[in-house]
Amino acid sequence: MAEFLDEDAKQSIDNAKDLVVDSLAETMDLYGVTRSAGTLYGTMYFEGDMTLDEMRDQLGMSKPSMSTGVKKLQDFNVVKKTFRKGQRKHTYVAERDFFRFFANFFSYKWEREVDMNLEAIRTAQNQLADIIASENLSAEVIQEAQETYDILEQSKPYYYWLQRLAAMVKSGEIFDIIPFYPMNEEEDYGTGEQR
Amino acid sequence: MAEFLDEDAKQSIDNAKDLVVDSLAETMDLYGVTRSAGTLYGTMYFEGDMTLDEMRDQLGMSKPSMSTGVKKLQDFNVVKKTFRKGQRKHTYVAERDFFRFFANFFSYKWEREVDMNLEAIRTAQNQLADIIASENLSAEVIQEAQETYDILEQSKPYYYWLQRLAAMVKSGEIFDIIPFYPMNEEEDYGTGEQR
DNA sequence: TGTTTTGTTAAGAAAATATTTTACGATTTT
DNA sequence: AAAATCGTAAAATATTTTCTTAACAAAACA
Repeated sequence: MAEFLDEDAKQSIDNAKDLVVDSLAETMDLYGVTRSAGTLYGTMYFEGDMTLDEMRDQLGMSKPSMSTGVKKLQDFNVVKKTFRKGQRKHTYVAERDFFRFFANFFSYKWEREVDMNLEAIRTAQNQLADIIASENLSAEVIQEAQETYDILEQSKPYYYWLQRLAAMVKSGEIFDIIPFYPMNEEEDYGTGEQR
Repeated sequence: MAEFLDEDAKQSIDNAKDLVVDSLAETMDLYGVTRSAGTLYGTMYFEGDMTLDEMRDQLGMSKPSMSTGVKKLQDFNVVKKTFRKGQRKHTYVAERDFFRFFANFFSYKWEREVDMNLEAIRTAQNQLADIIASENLSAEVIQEAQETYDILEQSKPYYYWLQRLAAMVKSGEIFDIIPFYPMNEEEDYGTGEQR
């Protein structure tokens, strides 16, 4: 009888975990990470180091899916390869500290945003500058080119700002400025180091 | 001949815009917004107020697509309905200030993340607490429940932190702390108000 | 070095998502 | 009040993405 209760309890624990795993997956879905990659992350979050085969068993999916899923998670630095003693299979571990998850994930995305858009703006502005400098064009057309050029120019401060934010988040400096716990006048949690 | 040059230039201007629109769309894709919604936003960014029909003409897509696209963008507060004098059709305008775009977009997402996950954690912890409190269960099972409970408990500070960050971003307070332009010792750009 | 095992690539199948067409209800104009 | 126009829902279609099966390449072991 006791074994039966134990089994029930184990199922209930798994159910509780699944609830959170699903929620984590939905969260990541919110940020453009596929649900299955999110589920994989959530599973690794609870299980700790895992091999691809263990993931496959746990999630009931194919091994290539696990491989690509892990790769995707590695791309934005929330999963890392680990070494398990005398283990032939590779093992992987998920970032368990959500502060670091946040820092890795968003600094990666924001850096990409900045690079991508500044590059597009640079190219577009060059094209527009040619038009603006050109003779033999109607004032109307030149004005439109100039207006477009200016709109792009005005957006630059945002990207420079985002660049600095990304750097502060990546380095952990943001956690000095906005500490883990609300600050009192008396106390000061900022330490300069990342958790 | 001059008209021909003008036409060329106009095309070149459109091409320059498209370059940036595509980049904006790719950026939004990065954050889980579909490419077509991103393209729609980018188009509105350059064009200003638009009706659904104007969007349809500009993008060569169906009207219902525009309708759902606009709705999606409204969901995270980067497009708003506007009123154009004596205009029967509804008009919509995209948020042109990227600082505000950032603030609206991420505060929305982060708030959702916090609410969703704290709710899941609450439910899961209740379930686990029942097991921990229960008699007639093996020490092993109770310990696993306790460990899971603790993992969840430890994640809470992150969500509280994210909640505060979201509030600071939403209110614009973040721009006092991390100003639009890098700060010198002499100068202080923080004003307490949102741009 | 040959054998086994592991991780990844490629191609095809399945599922999910986006898009359009059609139809309807609501609002505005005449 | 009737007619026209607009926005959105529902259903059907098309497209994209995801996932799996099967084959391959690389690494570890004997």
